[in-house]
Amino acid sequence: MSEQNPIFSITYLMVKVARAHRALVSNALTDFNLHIGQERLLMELWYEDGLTQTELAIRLCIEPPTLTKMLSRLEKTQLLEKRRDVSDARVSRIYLTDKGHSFQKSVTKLWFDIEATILAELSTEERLLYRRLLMQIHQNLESTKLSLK
Amino acid sequence: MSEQNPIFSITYLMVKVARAHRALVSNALTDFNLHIGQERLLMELWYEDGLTQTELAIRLCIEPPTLTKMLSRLEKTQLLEKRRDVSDARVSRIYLTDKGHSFQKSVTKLWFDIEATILAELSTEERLLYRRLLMQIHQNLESTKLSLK
DNA sequence: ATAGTTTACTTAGTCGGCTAAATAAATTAG
DNA sequence: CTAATTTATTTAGCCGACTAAGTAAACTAT
Repeated sequence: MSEQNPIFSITYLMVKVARAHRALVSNALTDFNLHIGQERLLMELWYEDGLTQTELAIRLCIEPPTLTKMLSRLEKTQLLEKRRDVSDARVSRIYLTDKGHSFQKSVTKLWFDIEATILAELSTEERLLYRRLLMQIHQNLESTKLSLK
Repeated sequence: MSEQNPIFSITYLMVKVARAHRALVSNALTDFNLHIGQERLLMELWYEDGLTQTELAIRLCIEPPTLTKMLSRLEKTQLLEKRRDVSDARVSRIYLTDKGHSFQKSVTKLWFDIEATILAELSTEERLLYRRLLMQIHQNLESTKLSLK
């Protein structure tokens, strides 16, 4: 009975968990004057600096116009800067400023602290299992995305 | 090594999965002229009609101002209507219109079709396990939310 | 060599999401 | 019984997210 109701479905629960996690991160990021979503952009640049906007949008799974806005705001707060690519004037590459680099340690710690909190009481096996399930679901999502093109 | 990098963390993967799911639902909802997020609001009303805004906001885990905007848009497209509570003039209750009710079957089918797609290749045991893990994580999130108050 | 096409990004406008502050009705306290 | 407080919702303003449409640079093909 309750299984046929969408509000008791697995994906509805998944959405609720994602939303609650998002709210927790969002709240914690206020200490850094960062807005939710910006931390993911920074994380990608901490991993690889100087990406083009197209590459960044692909890695973040966001559309180019979304990135344009985010970048202009992060540029205004001096966390990063745009530079035209030398060999292709259409391309702009994104580089972290010193300020942008300086947040890496503390924001990374924050991220893993929250991860530890919400995965508390899950055993090592359960965490591995959770990751494996997420990876399978992610693959299904990617392949259906391609099949819809 | 890679484990200390946030972009390879479990929660980063979780966020990516949630985002991909959201994009899939969002795309499918365009057939109904519905915007992502509105389907959850409708689902709650299909389950229980005539809720107050406060109660709806709690069930959706959104803030009252967010709900106000969503409601005024859904009211404009005639999917629901607001009525003042008879015993308390501060309270407004939300009721589905016939049009609002009429979407239930097709949107529910859509929701479960997408769920089936993304959970494809997961066995029954794995689905149960995934639900159990999500419930544990959700409980952790709820309790940390309370402890932060 | 130039016209047409593709690629990279931006602009405009909409919606869900949030916080801070305002409004208005109900409740409580002195 | 009135003043202070609490509760329910709205308004204003910001940000992430999207689509549609625009601009500009590079590439391709005749």
